[in-house]
Amino acid sequence: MPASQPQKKPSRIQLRNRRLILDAALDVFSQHGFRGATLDQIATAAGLSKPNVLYYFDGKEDIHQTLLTQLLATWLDPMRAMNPDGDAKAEILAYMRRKLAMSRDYPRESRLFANEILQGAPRILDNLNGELRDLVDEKSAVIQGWMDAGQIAQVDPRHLIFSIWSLTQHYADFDVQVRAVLGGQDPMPGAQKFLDVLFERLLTA
Amino acid sequence: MPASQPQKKPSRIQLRNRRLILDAALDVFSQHGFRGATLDQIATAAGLSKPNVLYYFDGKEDIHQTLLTQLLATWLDPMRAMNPDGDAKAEILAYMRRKLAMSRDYPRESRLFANEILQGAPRILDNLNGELRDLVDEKSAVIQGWMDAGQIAQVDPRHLIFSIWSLTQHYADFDVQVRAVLGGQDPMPGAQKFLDVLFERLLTA
DNA sequence: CAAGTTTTTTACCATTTGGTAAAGACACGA
DNA sequence: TCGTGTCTTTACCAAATGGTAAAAAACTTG
Repeated sequence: MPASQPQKKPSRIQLRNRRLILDAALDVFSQHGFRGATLDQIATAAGLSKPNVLYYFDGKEDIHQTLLTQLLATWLDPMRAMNPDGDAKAEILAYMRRKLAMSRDYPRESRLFANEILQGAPRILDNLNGELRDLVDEKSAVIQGWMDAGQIAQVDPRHLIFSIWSLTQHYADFDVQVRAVLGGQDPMPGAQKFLDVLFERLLTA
Repeated sequence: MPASQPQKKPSRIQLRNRRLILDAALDVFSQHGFRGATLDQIATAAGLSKPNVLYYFDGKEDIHQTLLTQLLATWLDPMRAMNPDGDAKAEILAYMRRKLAMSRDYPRESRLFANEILQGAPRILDNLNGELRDLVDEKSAVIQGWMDAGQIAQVDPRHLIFSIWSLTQHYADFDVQVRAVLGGQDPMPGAQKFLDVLFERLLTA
């Protein structure tokens, strides 16, 4: 009996169906939020029956938690990858580009996260107050060091980080609006160029 | 029989209760999205019984639509207020400041809007493709004019507008996260200063 | 204050939703 | 091929949810 019980070796079927379910759930949760999503929607999207979905997960909450945990495991990687010993401007620009690439390649994950935050982050508040805050503190110190060394212009490091988050995630979270304004054309090339210029100018002392 | 039927004069009670309901609904919808919100929640938050709420509105959809319509009526005002004959940098900075003030003073409205967009904007797509796009087109032309006249540095006007939206709304929509990172202190003073610097540098030729 | 109107409550109802029990179908190694 | 464990389906259920009908209460106005 699976359903998230730790087992020796997940079978091929288990692997496939758990992946199908999580993929379908990512669609549904990222579009409707936790409370707006239904198990029936997820099951249908996964091509399985509802009881069959519940054979693989302990419930709606379990599916959502699994997605969120998976996401949090990698969500901060682009920030962690900033190298304190690297060139300040290059490091920050590279971080921004990685975040923008994530918005392009994983928009559903971005929206899942956005939904969770919008709803007050009930399931990841500890994470925000712990891991996230610590990491931002650490990287803010690094950035402040770069500024004090005169490598880049002075700005509040934390708000600088907020600006990277908001500017890049906007292209995933507000995709419909962006495309409406641009008349359906691909926003990414323009976004890439614009954000390069923006941070270049912002950070040039 | 009220319930959104056009009438001569809404009574004092009607005025009060419709306002109570809309205020409560704004709380609930902005936190849970349309599908995640329940009439019971709204009724309880408004201090009324569920049937009583349905005496004043034709249903959940009606309440939501009313809120959205009210919001859209003023949402774009800060952008409309940009004066083509004014000083370019001052006009854009003022627009940004008005948007930031809206995030500070009306965070629930911002989140209601964010929820709607995140969910694919099912109820306001026409508005995005019509009114919004037209207005952005118009203002983009104005901004492009300013750039061509050498008043401000060259950037893509539409992405410039996106950047104003994302940077300011972030402080409303991602408030929990921002406060977690800042350790609970008020984000707005720092945000104000940071965004002033950012757009100053971005627009300086 | 009485008649008529507006507002609120009580008592429902049908549908949806998250979830369960148990029987069947299936896969696979001995 | 048989049996054992894995997977899927069928048939449910209780609670929640959006909504209604109609009576009761409250308010307004002549």
